[in-house]
Amino acid sequence: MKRLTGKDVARAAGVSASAVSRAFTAENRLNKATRDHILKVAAEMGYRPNALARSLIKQESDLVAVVVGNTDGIYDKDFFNHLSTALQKRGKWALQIRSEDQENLAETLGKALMYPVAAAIVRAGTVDPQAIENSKQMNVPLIYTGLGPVIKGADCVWLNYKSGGLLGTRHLVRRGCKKIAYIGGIKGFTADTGRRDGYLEALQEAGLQPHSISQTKFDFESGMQIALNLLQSDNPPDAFYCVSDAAALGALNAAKSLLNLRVPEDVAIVGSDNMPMASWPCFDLTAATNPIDEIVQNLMETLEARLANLDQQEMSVVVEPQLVIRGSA
Amino acid sequence: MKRLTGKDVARAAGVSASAVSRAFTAENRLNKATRDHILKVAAEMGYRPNALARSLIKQESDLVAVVVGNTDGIYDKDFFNHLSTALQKRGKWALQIRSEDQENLAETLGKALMYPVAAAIVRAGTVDPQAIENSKQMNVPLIYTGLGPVIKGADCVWLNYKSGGLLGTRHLVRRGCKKIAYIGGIKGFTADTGRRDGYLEALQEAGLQPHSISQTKFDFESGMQIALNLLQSDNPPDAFYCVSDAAALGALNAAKSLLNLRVPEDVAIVGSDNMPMASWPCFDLTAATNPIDEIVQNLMETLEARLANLDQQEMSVVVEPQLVIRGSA
DNA sequence: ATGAAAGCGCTAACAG
DNA sequence: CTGTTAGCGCTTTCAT
Repeated sequence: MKRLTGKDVARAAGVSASAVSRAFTAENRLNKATRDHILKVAAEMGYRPNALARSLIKQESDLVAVVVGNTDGIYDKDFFNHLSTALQKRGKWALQIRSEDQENLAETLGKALMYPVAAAIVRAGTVDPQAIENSKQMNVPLIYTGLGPVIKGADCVWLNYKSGGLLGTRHLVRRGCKKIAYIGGIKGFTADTGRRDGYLEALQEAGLQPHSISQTKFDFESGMQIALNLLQSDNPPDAFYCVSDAAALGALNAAKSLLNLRVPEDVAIVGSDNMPMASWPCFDLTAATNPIDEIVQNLMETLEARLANLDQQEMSVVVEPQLVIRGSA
Repeated sequence: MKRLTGKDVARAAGVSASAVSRAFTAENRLNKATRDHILKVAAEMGYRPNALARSLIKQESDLVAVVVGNTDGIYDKDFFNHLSTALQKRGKWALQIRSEDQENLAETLGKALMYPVAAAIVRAGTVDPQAIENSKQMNVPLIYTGLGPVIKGADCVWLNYKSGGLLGTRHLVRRGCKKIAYIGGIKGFTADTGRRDGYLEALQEAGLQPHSISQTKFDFESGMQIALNLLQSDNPPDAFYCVSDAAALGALNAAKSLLNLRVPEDVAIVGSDNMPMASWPCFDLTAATNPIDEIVQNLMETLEARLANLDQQEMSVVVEPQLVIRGSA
């Protein structure tokens, strides 16, 4: 991995190494003529300062760890793409760190923290105190987002899940649904508990009993399977409120494609997330939003505020979902 | 960004800095007792060697640049997730680099190459010679994949696009379709030209004329719009061969949901990619595969071969698509 | 305005 | 087996 160094350029340009360095850093002034000359020579040689060495001496880094936890749905992929793009627009580079299962998350994050990242943005269903401890020790600010709860010791940007559950379920109640089933997510994930709380509260407001509460991995397949079972049971629901769009689309497929039911007449369906796909004509899904742009925007603001002042108090931003009403409910 | 150093640990453990270093590198032997002691102290303090400093001296890096070009469809998101995971399993870290438009790709890659990455994996529709030149200068091996053509000066892992076009179109011909339209991608992308070539050749074999050739951004919306226009025209096609699953699902929506046509009776539809979504009951899409696992596997093998021997000849792997027949054609 | 020299955190060669 | 020393590529005083 032989790589051109500043020294090589210095030699070629007939200047000192420090001159080359100064040519590449705005702060230190340099005679315009020499700077231009150095930059020209450097460009010809294809030289670029080594970000690692620079980082080492400046004690700062443009790297941001983006930690993908135990959540890998369609929504999440979209989310991380937006996040990477937003980081890059702000001069940061996203170092992707993935952990299949929750147990490994702290360990994986630990390994990744060998790189001197400016911060770590973590999206995971539950939060490992060890991970927080690790990054504390490394002085890496941690920002949690997405499925997790509000954390002591880390900044958070999260969705008001309960509000989504309330909005979605109240809408089904208003439609006149009486037997509303909850298709939930992974146990312990705030995205699940929050939305379920909203669901339960909305039912209570209306004096209704929950029809049933089930669990998925937030995904299409399990959403479809559960809906199929429930709809074929002795006491089928007349509506589903679903913890994710993916699960809702699964339920929609079970109802329309597999059982030839009419949606929303026979069974009404509300999802959560409002992914672009929700608006496709074949789905036309009513859903509570989980607005990626807004969340990413808040993450960027939180990140910048945190980097500007490492010692300030923990920040917590809550994004409010909205209900987008379409044909499915 | 004050961070614990090996020196701090050395002081605390009453040993030298090199002892600490040796404790963290398997190669250099160390008395088991001292090693254990050092590791214990380090763990208590939460110390981790700085990967940047290590990289600087070892002249090698665990970073791999993953360059996301002007392609951001559902398939691509999936692809990059698999790629990051595969890299991490092999002890590499994916540094995400995104470029909205093709023009910026070389420039963005250039900036990212300030980080001493072991290699760069690029997935883009077209290839900028400047990007190749840049990475050559930085001695960073470049591996192209996906939409691009086979490149001089870089390793490639790509799909046999033409074969996909042949398989898909021949299948429509066998079904008895006579007016087969091609819904294509972005002009100049090999994913488009290759599949179109296959489409044209299959038609020629059958003595048929192309019904029409149109362009999308490989996406759902433009696929839907184009299909809608064609199906409402004076001379509607009886089949679509589509450059991507996303475009095919758009066409499917236009036919079934918007125009109430029967698929495949009124119009048959074949996609390309075979994303998981293609098998959803509401779609049941016949598609030529673009097998992520196989491509990523080949990328990993190419990467490892390249890193093992930087000077060996360019490698090129071609993955063959298969036709998965479902209900849509 | 520019060069020389020190040092960021680490590892590898060299002593002992 | 372990400590001392040098140096990776860069930026930043401190001189000039």
